Amino acid sequence: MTDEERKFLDAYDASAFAGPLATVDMAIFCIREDALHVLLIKRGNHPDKGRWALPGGFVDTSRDADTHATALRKLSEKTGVKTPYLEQVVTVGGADRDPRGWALTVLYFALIDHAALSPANENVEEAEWVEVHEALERELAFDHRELLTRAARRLAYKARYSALPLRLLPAEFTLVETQRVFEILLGARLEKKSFRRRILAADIVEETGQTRPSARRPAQLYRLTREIEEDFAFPGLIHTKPALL
Amino acid sequence: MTDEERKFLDAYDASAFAGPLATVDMAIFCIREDALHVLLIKRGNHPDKGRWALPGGFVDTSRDADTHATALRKLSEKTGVKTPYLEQVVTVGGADRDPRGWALTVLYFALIDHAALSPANENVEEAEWVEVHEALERELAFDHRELLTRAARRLAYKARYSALPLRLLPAEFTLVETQRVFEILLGARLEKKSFRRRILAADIVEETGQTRPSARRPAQLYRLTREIEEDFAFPGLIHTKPALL
DNA sequence: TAAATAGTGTCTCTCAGACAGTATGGG
DNA sequence: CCCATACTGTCTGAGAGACACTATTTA
Repeated sequence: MTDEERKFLDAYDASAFAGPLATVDMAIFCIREDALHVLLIKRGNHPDKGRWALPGGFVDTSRDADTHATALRKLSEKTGVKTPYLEQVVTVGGADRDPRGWALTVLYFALIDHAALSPANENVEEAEWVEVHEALERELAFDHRELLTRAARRLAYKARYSALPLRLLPAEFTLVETQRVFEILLGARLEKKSFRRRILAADIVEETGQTRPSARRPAQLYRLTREIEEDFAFPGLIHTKPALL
Repeated sequence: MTDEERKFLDAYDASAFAGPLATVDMAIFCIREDALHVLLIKRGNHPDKGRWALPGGFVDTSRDADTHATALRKLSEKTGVKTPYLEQVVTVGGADRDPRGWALTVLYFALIDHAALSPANENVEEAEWVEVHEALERELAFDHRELLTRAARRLAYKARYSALPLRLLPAEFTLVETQRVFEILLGARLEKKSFRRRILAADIVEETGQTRPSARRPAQLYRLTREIEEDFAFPGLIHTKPALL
């Protein structure tokens, strides 16, 4: 760094500019009761006090190293889950979306295994797992209906060609359960043989050797053989347009 | 709005919070000289004065209705192009990416037809179209190398399953030219028959009836039959992993 | 008519969909 | 042994890759 540059930076006052409000919002998804659910929080403060909203909050420039850290912090506060799948969806910024001023929010979605929820789940705030279609019919705070739509659409879209939905399952799962998760996300029935061929050919799961006890024939349990990354795509598409949204 | 809420908003001072700096950066792509090029600007101010950078700037909360408007404004300033294809790539925010403070940038990429550039192209600032691989070898300002990588990767990825690269072509184009654009983005040769079958089956182009004059057999000109949207995907993938990045 | 590029016919191989069949448990 | 669910065998059709072939222009 040159002296000239140092002098410039010393004289620079970042707070002199009226920048936008910067927040992170999260669509935290899990599967319960054979349906996709999202976590909603009842707002305790103005504006939109009393409305249901996606969990989120201001970027704390003194605590958060980056926006990903903000999202992880929010998620941990609300659910106790530390290692979810976390993916940035979109950033929405504009003058009209928050009465406090020009507001910019970075939207993430998180996928968690419902069973992994810690007791910290039941917070001081009123929180509720809501089936996604029902959530979209509520009068959500700000533009959160649009945000939730974007997040759910992204997730549904990815179910067509990626292994992402596996992150909604517990560490050990059966292929029938896996198929059901994909069907929920896609809003369509899938053909069993094709589904199993595809997922086994993708070489991302392996048998544990254990079976899930059942009143009928017990199903083989599988586990992941590697982490599912954001860009992991299967060969082949499921030729179903997601019905969701 | 309730009286209570109005009172809350009147008392609210958005500038009381030290929020992050909010900027928009753009990777503006076009095809020239049989290669993908990106527009770089030489920074005239500190920090990183003199370094090449992606065009961008602060969100102006008094002028820009939303981030999309910021991006369009920047694009118009730099290239004179008003109706590009514009897509948000990612938002990167963190404490260490800008010496002025915690900085958050929304990254967009734009696709333009090189021929559509207005004379306003040659601005007061020093600007240059740089071949993408060469740009990635330069010492770019801030974390712009990472940003450019993200934008180029997104574009290359989409070339596998979407019609997006058509937005790099002029209003009338031949199928051979189209194929070449895909090949540049994918970094691989494509099989002519398969490519033509796919793009014709997608029902997004139609013959104009004109041909492109040539010293050899003239090629049929085509035009788009509809706008290419962000989520428009073909049936079938090109089973080539993009070599680019 | 040669050269060069535009564009086509057609075989093959892969893989998703369909669906009937087999396997394995509990009552 | 019956039922329900897990899982497999195998046919078929659609579509991508390969590549040789034809078409159309100028020099």
